[in-house]
Amino acid sequence: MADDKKLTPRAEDFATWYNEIVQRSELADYSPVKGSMVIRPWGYGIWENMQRALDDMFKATGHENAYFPLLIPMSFIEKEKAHIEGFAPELAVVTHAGGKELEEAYVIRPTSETIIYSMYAKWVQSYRDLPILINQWANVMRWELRTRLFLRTTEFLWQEGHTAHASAEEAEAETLLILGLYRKFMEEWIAMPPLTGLKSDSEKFAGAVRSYSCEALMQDNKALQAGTSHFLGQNFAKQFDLKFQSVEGQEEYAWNTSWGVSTRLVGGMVMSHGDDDGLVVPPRLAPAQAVIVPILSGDDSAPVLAKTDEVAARLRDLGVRVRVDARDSLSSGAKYYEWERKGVPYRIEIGPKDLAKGSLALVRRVTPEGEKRKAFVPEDEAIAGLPGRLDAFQAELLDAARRRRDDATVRGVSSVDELAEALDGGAGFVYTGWSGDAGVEGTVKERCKATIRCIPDEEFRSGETPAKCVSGEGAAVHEVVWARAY
RNA sequence: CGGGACGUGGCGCAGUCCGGUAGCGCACCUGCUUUGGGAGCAGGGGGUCCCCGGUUCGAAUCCGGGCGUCCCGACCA
Repeated sequence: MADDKKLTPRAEDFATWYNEIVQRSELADYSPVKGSMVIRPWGYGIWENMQRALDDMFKATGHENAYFPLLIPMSFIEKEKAHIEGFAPELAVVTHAGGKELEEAYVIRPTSETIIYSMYAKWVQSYRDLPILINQWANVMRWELRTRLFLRTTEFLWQEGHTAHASAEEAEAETLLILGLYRKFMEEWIAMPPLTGLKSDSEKFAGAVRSYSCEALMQDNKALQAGTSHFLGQNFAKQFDLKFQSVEGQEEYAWNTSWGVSTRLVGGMVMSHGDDDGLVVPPRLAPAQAVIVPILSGDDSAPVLAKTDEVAARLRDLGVRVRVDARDSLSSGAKYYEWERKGVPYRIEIGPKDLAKGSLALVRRVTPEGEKRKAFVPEDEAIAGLPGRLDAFQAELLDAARRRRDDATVRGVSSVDELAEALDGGAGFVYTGWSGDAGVEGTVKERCKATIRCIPDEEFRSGETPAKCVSGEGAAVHEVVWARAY
């Protein structure tokens, strides 16, 4: 008899564990469309909370939302040389519509730089029209050869910010502002502390001058590129004639940035915090932060249900997102397992014994070190204290993730042999010197299956910059971080 | 796109080698008893065996061709 109640443990097969958790915690399901998934209410609720937090951050820094078309004329995509080279293999193209073949094919957007900057060109005449700080929430499509739920799907949801500025300095500052904002969001909301830094030329966005990224480390010690912010220079402005007249009366091309995070973040959350019992959703992202399970006992369940509703209402007044699970078709134990698998941060049990004692049973999704799983807390204290407990849980998840990342980090590696050994030994992020030669990246990738995740920002660098390139040839120009990646 | 595995009620699987009325566990429905860590008993419903074609009196099973999913790789803002 197959025991399908337990998940495949992470240590046994991380990829299988991930697929099971996504489906069995009802985040998403496979759809009839190859490579595309259905995001179910529990997963979409998490995404909505992510959206809300990010959107607030964008608005607070002067950005506005707008919406541009799904379809982009093929000729637009072809204008920027590096851009088309980067995206051509993964484009889905609409060639027929209205029963006829189209004169010019449309591309289903893989990203919207081209159509957005073509519009900015219409809207900008003067430096007084700048900056333009627009974001859009949208779906995009990239025909990837191999897809994975949330991490790489043919169609995915994201936000893409596109800005235009009068100077390179201002655009660069915008790029870094957003990078920092992404980092803050990942830390404070997903409890997923990323490294930030600059992408090497071979890893940067097709069409960018410089790409910055947030790189998070998953529990299997593989890196996940969780967000990117690109300084586009004048590459797109020149192709789309995005010009303005400066204070001095000169005609100049605008400077652009673009930046995005996607539903991939949900996958990052899963692989940052999930355990062998299921998902663990950080309280700030959880569609339900607490679930109340009334313990029903035949005859007199009415007082228990009344107390359940009362406690739920009091918690909602405190701003806690509460769900009540009063289904009588399942035993309490079955409900516990279900909500644990879905990662609800706190469970509250209310039964006849609690009514008698005036207490509630609190169970945290992850029991703190050295504590009993169930805490019987006087009712008023339990209710008033729950927001604080949720905050503490959120903070502990971040601490644990940061510790895990730092424990898996190896610094001062000085040869490719040593790099391979570290990675084979289970290291996550490995720091070495790098000459800046793209050939070294190719060699290491072949040998170690790892890539340069980024040239880390100053605070992540080692105290002492390595003197030599990891290849053994040439001086190090940068310290870089290597990892096997998703 | 290369290598490997798989495709049988909603889910997990057996049956395939060796062709002969499609099975098991879970889930689901009804009733009763239950309910503080995956409830019990009784009764019941549900399957073009991924698709197309071939062989055969007869195909889940054999043969050919597709399609899909997963894993590894290549590719990948």
